[in-house]
Amino acid sequence: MRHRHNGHIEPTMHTQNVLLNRTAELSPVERDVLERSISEIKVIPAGHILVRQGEEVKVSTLLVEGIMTRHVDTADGHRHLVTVHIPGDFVDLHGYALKRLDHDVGALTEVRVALFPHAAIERIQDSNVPLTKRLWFCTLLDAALHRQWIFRLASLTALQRVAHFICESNARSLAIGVSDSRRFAFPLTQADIGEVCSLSNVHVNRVLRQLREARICEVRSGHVEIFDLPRLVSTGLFKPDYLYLNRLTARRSAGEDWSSDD
Amino acid sequence: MRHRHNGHIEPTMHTQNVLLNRTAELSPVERDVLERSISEIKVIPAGHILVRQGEEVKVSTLLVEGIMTRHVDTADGHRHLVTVHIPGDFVDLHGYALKRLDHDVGALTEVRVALFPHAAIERIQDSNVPLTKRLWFCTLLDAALHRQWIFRLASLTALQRVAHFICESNARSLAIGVSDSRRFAFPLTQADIGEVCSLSNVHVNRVLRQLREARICEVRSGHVEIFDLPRLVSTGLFKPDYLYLNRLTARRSAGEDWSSDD
DNA sequence: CGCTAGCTTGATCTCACTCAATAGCAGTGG
DNA sequence: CCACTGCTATTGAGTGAGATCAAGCTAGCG
Repeated sequence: MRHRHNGHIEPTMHTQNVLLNRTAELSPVERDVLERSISEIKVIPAGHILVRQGEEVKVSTLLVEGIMTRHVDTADGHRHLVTVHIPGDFVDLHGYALKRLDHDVGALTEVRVALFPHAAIERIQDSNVPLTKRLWFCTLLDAALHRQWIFRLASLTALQRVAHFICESNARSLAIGVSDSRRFAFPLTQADIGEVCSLSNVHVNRVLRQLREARICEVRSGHVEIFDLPRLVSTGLFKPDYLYLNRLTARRSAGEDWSSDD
Repeated sequence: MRHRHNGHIEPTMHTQNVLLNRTAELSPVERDVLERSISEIKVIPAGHILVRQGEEVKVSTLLVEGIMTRHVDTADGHRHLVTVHIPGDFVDLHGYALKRLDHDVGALTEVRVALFPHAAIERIQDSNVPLTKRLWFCTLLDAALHRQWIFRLASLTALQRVAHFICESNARSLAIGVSDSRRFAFPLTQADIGEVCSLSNVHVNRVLRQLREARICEVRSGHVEIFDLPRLVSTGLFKPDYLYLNRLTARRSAGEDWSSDD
């Protein structure tokens, strides 16, 4: 299907440092409880759809390596992404309470995932209130992301949308230590970006050229190169607050120009 | 500010039949636990902003009567709605785990709300797993709504968006028994609809005219009149699945043309 | 070495926006 | 009672951001 530039992933047990993104906030005990709830580690090829809209789900998926997406299909065969997931994200934890999903879940690149049977999550909920609240929080982050995507589609121009999305991707990559705000992996095609920002691939191309020619950033062959973060942030009207990142870690370097009002 | 056509609301204790929308699914005991978690019932005038973006919140708000909205403010003074809430919605339950909100919460009409201190919700979480799961579910519904709003903005034309939004409003009103799929209260101005569907008020006007002239539906003076639900549903490409409504109650009449694949 | 997926650029078109003007209606005050 | 104000709805004319259509280019891969 898509041929991405990544070597083959081995299904090793090596999830410690990506559990729930903000590992620092988990106690060793909690991390252990989570680890023991994993029923299986799996490698899934790029392009594969893990869950179809409407299907009943009995396990939830933690993304360990690679990029996954969630998207809705339209009548005319088009689709639109509603989220892009990076390692550490609990991709479909909401399936635990919802039972069936209102969208598809797919692997954009080859991915490694850890599966959590809902029975195991149920056990956590029965026995561990703080960890449950932590999981709840994760699903709420998701909703916060969604809201910002609504804002992006509703209120920004094509250029702003793309800049905003790149800022978001950078900030999240930064939070899990795979960006330094100068360069990070970004294995999305221009068509993929179009499906995020609701733009034609042609127009995405033009916008990326604009960003490149303005020496703001460059998106090419699977990664983003940021030349001028402050201008990228201001172009995208990006305020990282909605990511609820730990202020001590990622916030400053993600959107440092935001002298917010608190 | 806005002058809406509604009599004055009295702050009486009368929340039983709107608790969490799907009262039928709550046991009497659960309903009682919830009732006892309410610290205060308040009436709030139309146009009032209850919570500002970034503010720390210590109570969550259940909407008992009226319409509330959640919206993000843009740099240039515009705003965009991310949700419209009807009675029975737990407007900012997510504030319990998030602590601060990434958006404003406001009263569109005069509203009556029941306030739940987070300490009380904490107590529920400590002691009542099924009810906690139920609350969790409510916040996930929210995210499902958001996803559909993303889809609407990304993939539908102006006419389709408005039709879709009207279908959604009808389906949700139906679920709480305030619509019969022919007529329901809808106290949004054309500008408000524009802030939901990301359209100018002028264009909303034209679209509503189209719907009226096609004898599909009429939106006027605070209510919607539906002439032809099947065509409204097909015009808006509306599939009610994402609302996770009880199939026995509201689904059939909300979007009856959907012979879904299960 | 040809195939296919992805990227690039130009030309044209269109949906929805902006600007502008008018009308209706509720409440307010002289 | 009517004039006045402010908000909402309506309709027309001109404009523009981004879509679509079309063609050519590049590079990895079998």
